[in-house]
Amino acid sequence: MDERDVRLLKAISDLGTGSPERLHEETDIPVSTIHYRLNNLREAGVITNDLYDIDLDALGLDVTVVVEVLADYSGPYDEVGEEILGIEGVTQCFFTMGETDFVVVAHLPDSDDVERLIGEFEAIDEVDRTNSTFVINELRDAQRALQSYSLDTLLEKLADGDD
Amino acid sequence: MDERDVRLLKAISDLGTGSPERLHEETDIPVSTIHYRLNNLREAGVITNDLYDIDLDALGLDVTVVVEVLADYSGPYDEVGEEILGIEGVTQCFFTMGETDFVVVAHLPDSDDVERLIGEFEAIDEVDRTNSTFVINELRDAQRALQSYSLDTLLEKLADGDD
DNA sequence: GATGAAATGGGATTGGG
DNA sequence: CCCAATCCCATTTCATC
Repeated sequence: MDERDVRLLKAISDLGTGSPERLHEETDIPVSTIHYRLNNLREAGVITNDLYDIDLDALGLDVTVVVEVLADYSGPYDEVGEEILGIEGVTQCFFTMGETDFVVVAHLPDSDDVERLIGEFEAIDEVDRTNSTFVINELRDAQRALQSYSLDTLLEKLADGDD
Repeated sequence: MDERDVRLLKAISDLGTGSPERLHEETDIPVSTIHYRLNNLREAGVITNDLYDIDLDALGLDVTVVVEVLADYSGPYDEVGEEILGIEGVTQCFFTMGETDFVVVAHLPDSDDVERLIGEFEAIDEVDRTNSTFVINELRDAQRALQSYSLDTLLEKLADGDD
């Protein structure tokens, strides 16, 4: 895992494409080298399929934290939401009902980084309190959510015989 | 959104590929029809990019719930974990430290379905209690987590100048 | 190991029925 | 909606650095 690998994976995430040509445009890495690198990343288990799902564990973002955020906002919630989304490592953010205002999932490079994360949360004016939970094991990640449903259920719930 | 659309999206999720040919093998839908359908789904905003990220909201799985699960397990936690993963709609499952044992994120077709979900949780022997939170708005979903990081941070944290 | 050039073949894409 | 023709681009190979 060197600089070029990281650039490549970041470009895939940013562009939302796996096209070697487009990745070349973005990264200036020669097309044949992109092939070469991608093959290695596949063998290393970092990239898992045609859709370039990235295994964050294998990548090195192997610390996962769930953070409940309690905020006191006078304006619209999106403003606080925007600030939260600006924090590095925040991979998901839910605005929720009930006592907690936001539930956040973050993927971090190491446990030391949790400190930085929480610090950034608390630095937001509207944030009153946070409540962090370490994840011991991510039994299922969010990739391709439809897998959790049987075809029958999906058909029953989503198909309406018309487009 | 009819049966074929659903089959197609399910096949994409299951196979982890967007290749029209492989999707044809799986679904028996003619290759050119797959194109036709995929284009429509793109225009409808259900499919968003080359990597076939699916917008669950646009699809109709527009109810999101975060469930904390407290369990009392004598055996290994994976056994309870497996049972949880078997429940339809569970898109993420974290085994966590602290009071709560599992944090689950589920995407459901409607709010009525929450009842079914919670019921299935409580039907698991080892599950003592659940604590559900409705999501009002999913400010960021989990797709392509690297986007949340700047290139600089990723390079600093993950690149080690060597493969 | 990385990269450029060059060839190929497979499959994505499109237009017409 | 789908067949069949088209064409593009991903992929591979090989030589060179």
